[in-house]
Amino acid sequence: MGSRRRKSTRPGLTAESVPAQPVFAGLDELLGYRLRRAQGAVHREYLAAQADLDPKLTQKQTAVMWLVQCNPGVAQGAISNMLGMDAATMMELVNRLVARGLLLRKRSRIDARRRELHATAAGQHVIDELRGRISKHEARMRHLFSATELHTLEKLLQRLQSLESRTKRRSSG
Amino acid sequence: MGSRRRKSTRPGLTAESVPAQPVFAGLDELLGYRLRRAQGAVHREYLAAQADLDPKLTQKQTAVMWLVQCNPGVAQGAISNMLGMDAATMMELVNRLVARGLLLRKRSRIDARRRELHATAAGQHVIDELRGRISKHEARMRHLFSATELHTLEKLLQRLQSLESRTKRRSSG
DNA sequence: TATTGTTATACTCTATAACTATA
DNA sequence: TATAGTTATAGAGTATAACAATA
Repeated sequence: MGSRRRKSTRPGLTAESVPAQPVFAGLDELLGYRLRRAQGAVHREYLAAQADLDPKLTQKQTAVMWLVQCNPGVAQGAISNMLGMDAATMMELVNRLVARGLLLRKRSRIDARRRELHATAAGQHVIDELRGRISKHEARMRHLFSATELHTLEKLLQRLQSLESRTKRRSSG
Repeated sequence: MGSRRRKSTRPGLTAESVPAQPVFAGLDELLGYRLRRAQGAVHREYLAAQADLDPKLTQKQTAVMWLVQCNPGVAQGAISNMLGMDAATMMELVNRLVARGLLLRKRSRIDARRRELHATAAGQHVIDELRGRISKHEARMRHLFSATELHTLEKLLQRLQSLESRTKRRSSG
């Protein structure tokens, strides 16, 4: 970046040892690629923000815990609908959170097909602690943009998500 | 969507059978959440665009095949650097592509530590076929935006990705 | 000693199909 | 019959640590 020299001066590498400086050849101009890289970077930043916590949660696990805490007794299927997840994927995820003692699964007394989800005391504690981390994490991202840019970004991301809502089922969130 | 009625009229559900209409409670205002949902939607759209193809590739596998095709003999480590991937993750991914007969791994004659990656004939064919799908997939996304919005979106995604470049190593793409 | 790649291990996410229980 | 959840199975991405081969 910025050097005008033509001669290759990378340490340990002679000109003949490398076919050429590898190129992206347009890959980095694809929206899908850019989006994936951004998402990866943000997720890693999110995980790093919890480095010192013991029960760490991924973005997805956090979303589930968040929704259960705000909707105690919510049906498992309602969560997977809200988050656009497959029922089997949701099952796996909840199984892990139950195994870790963060969630409880109870049979509904009104409709026995349903499983109500509740956060355990430990689960409550985790999500409460996480809220602070999330605030700071969000702030770090938001500081990269002006208010106008932020508004635009949110609008555009929502529009990208709508790609899916067209061919598949409706899910507002 | 659009109904002004207050009475719950959802089929099969009485008012008492549901604690309340589940709410996002701010989750859907988080940038991290919006980004993840957008990325998931776009990736599913990408996979759907290959539904009729036999060797299907994920976004990540596509990125690797793309780079190898454009940089024949590129070192495995160079690819993982360009894509911001862990070496072990890259190893796994390449193993699968080799097993599927799409990539070849050859020891470099110049530096025996290196493994040069080459696309097989089958691999060439797959990525050639995929380019058309990618073009259409990209077009479907780009049609959601104006030229100005597109430019902004790309800029903002790149800025989000830079969150990572700060704490970790530099990777231009 | 530093670099490149490899293996083992562990956890997570995604999805399809077939299935059970209940309404 | 339709809905909610479950299980088995398969494939894929992520990362850490320990290690081998080579420079």
